[in-house]
Amino acid sequence: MSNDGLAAALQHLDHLAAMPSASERVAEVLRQQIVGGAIRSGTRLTEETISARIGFSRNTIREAFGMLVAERLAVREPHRGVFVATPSRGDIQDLYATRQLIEPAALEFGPGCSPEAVAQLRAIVVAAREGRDAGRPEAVAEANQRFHLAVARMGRSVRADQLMLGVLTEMRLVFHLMDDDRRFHEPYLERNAAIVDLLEQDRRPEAAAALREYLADAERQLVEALDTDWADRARRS
Amino acid sequence: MSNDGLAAALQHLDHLAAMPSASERVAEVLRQQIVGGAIRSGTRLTEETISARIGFSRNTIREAFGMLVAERLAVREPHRGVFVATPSRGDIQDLYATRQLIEPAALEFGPGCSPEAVAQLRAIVVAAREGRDAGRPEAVAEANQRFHLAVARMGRSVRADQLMLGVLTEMRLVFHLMDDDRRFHEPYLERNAAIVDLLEQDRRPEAAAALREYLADAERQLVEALDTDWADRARRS
DNA sequence: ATTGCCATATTGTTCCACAATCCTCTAGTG
DNA sequence: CACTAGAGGATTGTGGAACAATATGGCAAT
Repeated sequence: MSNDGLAAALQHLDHLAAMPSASERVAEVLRQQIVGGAIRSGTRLTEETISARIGFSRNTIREAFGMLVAERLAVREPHRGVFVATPSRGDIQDLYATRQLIEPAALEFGPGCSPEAVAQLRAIVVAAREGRDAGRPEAVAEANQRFHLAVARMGRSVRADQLMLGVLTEMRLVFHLMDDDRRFHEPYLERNAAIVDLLEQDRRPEAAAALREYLADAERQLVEALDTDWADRARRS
Repeated sequence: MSNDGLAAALQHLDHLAAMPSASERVAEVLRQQIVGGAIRSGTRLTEETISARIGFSRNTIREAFGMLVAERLAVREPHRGVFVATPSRGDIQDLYATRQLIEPAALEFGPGCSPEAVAQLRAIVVAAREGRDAGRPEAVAEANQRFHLAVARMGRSVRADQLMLGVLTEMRLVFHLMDDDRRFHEPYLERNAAIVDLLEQDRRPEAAAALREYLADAERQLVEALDTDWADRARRS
């Protein structure tokens, strides 16, 4: 207790040296494959197969599966296995209900809505525009995710942040369900910009209201797009 | 596809027959002991000890530990073990930041704020008053938890609900930190009642504002109480 | 087409082993 | 006396094998 400073410094080194456990590394690999689209929704993840493929024991794989299930990226069906989650319409509605609850509240009442935070939002919008003009829709999507995460962070609650991170990660799964997910975010770029405009004028309630409409429109468009996709798929089979 | 009704009914039976896995049962036992105060904050949970005590293998215990850690009821220190969480001041502030973000938003904008939902809140307040008048502060605390969970449910988001359930569970850990946690909730009972009054008059913005003040006061009182507790404990040692 | 049954595969769980890491205690050193 | 170094013991992290419980799919019988 004599010198907290040294302890803090060592803690820092600790953090640098912190090697994630095997199960966390396995979970991270699978996570990337899932949200990156390399493993499609509905795919069965067999313990032995994964174990053989990436060289960790079944025990470790099971632990990793547990994490993915806890994050809702996968679903466990008892005695059947774990499958990459396929978000249902209900899931999408719930995801947007969560966002409707948290994001506008963070905008309007979040204690972290500082000028620096607004400037960061502005920077993200600028980056998104560059991505759009450069013909890189992936950059636009990524910027959009960063934007909404930054909005949530204005609530200054790590627990809510974590929830929002999980929600936005699940959203990536949703986008992979669509036949054409590349240009989905483009129309919303300028609406993000409008929200930043309002924030720069300290009109937080209006910004929150704009975000609420934004989210409702996005949900509508997403559900409609997926309905036609689902109809197509049903017709094909 | 000929009869969804039957399928739904079978799904229901499935659910009734669903026996939780061993690790979930172990986690549930430990959860109850922790939030009930039988295992105090900071206690080390040794894999072998627990394994021997409740008769499941170390592997299963480890899985259960993972769940508790994911719920923040326990903390894992690599190569040292898992310990029952002891919420810090930062944790308390974060818990209340989360509540400030979600609960008032659910009150003001939640699509689940139906007359029935308000009536349920009213019933909870009545039950809390009975508990208070019967000299059962535990009943008051439990009703208070139910109240705020019901508020959150107005957001109609199972993901946010789950977060709030976790937050309220963590709050129980916080209360166990106090020397006197029995009568903490009593002063807030009538403020809950006032919020229900406003809701019954469809004055949702005012109800949300009242809840925001409520939460800020509760946080202040809690941090102060714990500060003196911490000071006492430091002085004693 | 539906039912009943059996073979097979996968999961859920246990048990054991062992390396890696942390804690404690002792002995030595200045 | 304070402090460092290191040995010893305990616990976790991970691997691997085994087995029971359960789901799947095919085949036969009605």
